[in-house]
Amino acid sequence: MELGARKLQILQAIVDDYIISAEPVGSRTIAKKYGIGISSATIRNEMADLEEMGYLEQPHTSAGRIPSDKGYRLYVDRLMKTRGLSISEANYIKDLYDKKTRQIEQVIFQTSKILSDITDYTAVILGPQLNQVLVKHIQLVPIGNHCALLVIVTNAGIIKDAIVDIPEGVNGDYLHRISNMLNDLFRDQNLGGITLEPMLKMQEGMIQNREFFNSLVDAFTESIGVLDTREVYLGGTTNIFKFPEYHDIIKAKEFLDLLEQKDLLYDLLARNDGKGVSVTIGEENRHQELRDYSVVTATYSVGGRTLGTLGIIGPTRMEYSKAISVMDFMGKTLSSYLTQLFYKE
Amino acid sequence: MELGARKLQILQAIVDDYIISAEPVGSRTIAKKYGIGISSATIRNEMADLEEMGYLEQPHTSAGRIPSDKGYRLYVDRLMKTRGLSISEANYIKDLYDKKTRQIEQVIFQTSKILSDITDYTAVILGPQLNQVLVKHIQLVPIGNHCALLVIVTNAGIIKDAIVDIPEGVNGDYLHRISNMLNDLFRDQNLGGITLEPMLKMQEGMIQNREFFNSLVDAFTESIGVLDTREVYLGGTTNIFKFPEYHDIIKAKEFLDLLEQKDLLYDLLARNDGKGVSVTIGEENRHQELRDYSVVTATYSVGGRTLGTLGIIGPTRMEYSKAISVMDFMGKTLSSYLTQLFYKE
DNA sequence: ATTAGCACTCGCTAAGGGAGAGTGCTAACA
DNA sequence: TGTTAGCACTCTCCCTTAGCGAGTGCTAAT
Repeated sequence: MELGARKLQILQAIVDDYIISAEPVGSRTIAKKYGIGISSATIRNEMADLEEMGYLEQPHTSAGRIPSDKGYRLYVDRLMKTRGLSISEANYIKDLYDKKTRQIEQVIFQTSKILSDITDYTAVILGPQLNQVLVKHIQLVPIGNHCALLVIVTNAGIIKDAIVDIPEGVNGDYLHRISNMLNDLFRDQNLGGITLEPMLKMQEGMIQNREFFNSLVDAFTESIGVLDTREVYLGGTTNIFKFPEYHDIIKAKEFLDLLEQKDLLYDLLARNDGKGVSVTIGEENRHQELRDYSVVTATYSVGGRTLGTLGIIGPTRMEYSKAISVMDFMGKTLSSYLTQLFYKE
Repeated sequence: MELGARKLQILQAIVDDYIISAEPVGSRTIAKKYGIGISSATIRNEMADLEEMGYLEQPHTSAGRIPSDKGYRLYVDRLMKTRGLSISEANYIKDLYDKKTRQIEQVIFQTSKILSDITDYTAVILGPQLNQVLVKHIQLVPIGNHCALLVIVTNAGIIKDAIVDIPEGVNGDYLHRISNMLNDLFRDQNLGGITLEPMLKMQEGMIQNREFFNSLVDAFTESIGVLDTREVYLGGTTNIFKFPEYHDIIKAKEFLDLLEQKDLLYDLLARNDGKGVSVTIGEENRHQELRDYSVVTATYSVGGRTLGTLGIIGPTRMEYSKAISVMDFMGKTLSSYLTQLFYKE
């Protein structure tokens, strides 16, 4: 069957209407509100065709139609009117970034808040990709009678720390020397490529303070491990309550449980290839748990290198046009903010 | 009116039953299940008395009774059978702590998970009290062409970092010198007592690199500010769905929104005076928003000094006995774990 | 003082019965 | 041949009604 211009027009009207109303759309509504100059009977015929072709669905016999995932896909790819951000929206975002936070974590956290505020969906952000990150400094800082903090600083502005036990007879100078050795071993190394071997070799050479070294190796391993785990930041987790289709307690709980599965979210976000905004609709999602939601992602980068991913999750009945504009804008804004932070001109 | 032994016995039975069933308790139920050897008619009379005295409430004329907040209070103070933790529960907790995490943040986060898992309520933990915390080390670590990371390490094992812009012509040696000056100024100072003054004085002395100093002062202020804000950790936020009285979407959303108000939670937790487990029931809460919930808190400490607070929030129909036992045990376990971490014997 | 008996209240649930929205089909029309 | 008006039909939603069950409070007997 042909997918003529009129059919497209009708599909567009249905999706537009359903996105706003969350109610099945009937032929009369289309005829009245979106006057295309044809009668509701004709529209009914076209709608039956569109359903047969898989673009529409009918919740029950005597209800209007709702778009199928395939319908949304067509809408996103060909029908949707792309709208840029309004000036006020763009200004709202820029104003918030003007607070000049200097802590990466804060910046990302704040971004998730902005995203969820503007879109009304739930924001999910994947923190900086750490296996492309270099160790810049390692130091043991004594903080109490018998313990020190192992501090590892990377060029992504991420720090991790762990507590190291210090036995009797180890003084500050000694810690300083060890710190220097660690620096010599690991500075400017890629985090992903770091192995424990040089450290174990160093440990062998040390006959005294074996206990201390064990503790140090543990702390080091743990820190590197944690650095390798990318953080997932969430914003607007309760936004889902704004949509009538999730007023059902079971569905709401399902969604909130979904957000607790960090590895799933990670997987979801890590899939963006860094080439612009990506939209995944309902069944298109790999994960069964996500088959009722749509996801829009974009990436952010520093100095041209992709570092992480922004995403929003909402019902398949999503305001794709707005979502895509916002994601595009936010990805670019965050990138330029971070770039500026790191390479101040 | 007298509050005789039999009335107490009946009140106890009602609270016990209601905590489990979440259904108003009738006189027949008491007579049957909690055979006290008196008839339901007598129990009805006693129940009417208890209601008049304010210990019970009746949702509607022909329903059973439910405990009032005053009733719960009496139950907690005088009636409840205190039960210690079961061996398996205690072992479960100990096993999890045996993983020996060396990162304070991780330890606290994990504690919140354990608390919410065991109790089925929502766990809220207030991070270490930082204004009693000393600065142990400050350093500027260069991490890129034109930026460095300002790293502040404290004896509580907390680190904060912020990015500092570096203008042309400032080299590593210079940063090193500045780091040393900062250390001389602030090392071993109490975080709460730190002012910017010495730093501004230092800034005055510097004629060159004014821009760099502005950036540094900003970063410093921001870091100290963030360090002063105590983190609130949450665990089991969706546990509330387990209780039938919160199957109502409005109430569920109300609760989840409550958890987003960090300052309220902070206030709630900061109120524990450090002398054991504290129970606040419904209306007893200062905050209007909390009047439908009960809160049980305990503190944790390192080397005898109280550092922070653990809490759980749940319906007033809470398993107080279990909750109190668990909180008591967790407070002590966390304290001893942290103490051991800091002062390894 | 306690208890059996009983009338009464109230919430819950299921059943019935429009009202309304929307469809699909048929027949007339341009 | 494509379009449209008309109409019977379907299905959901909501309101009302009725009956059931749990539980109470009162009264009178023990």
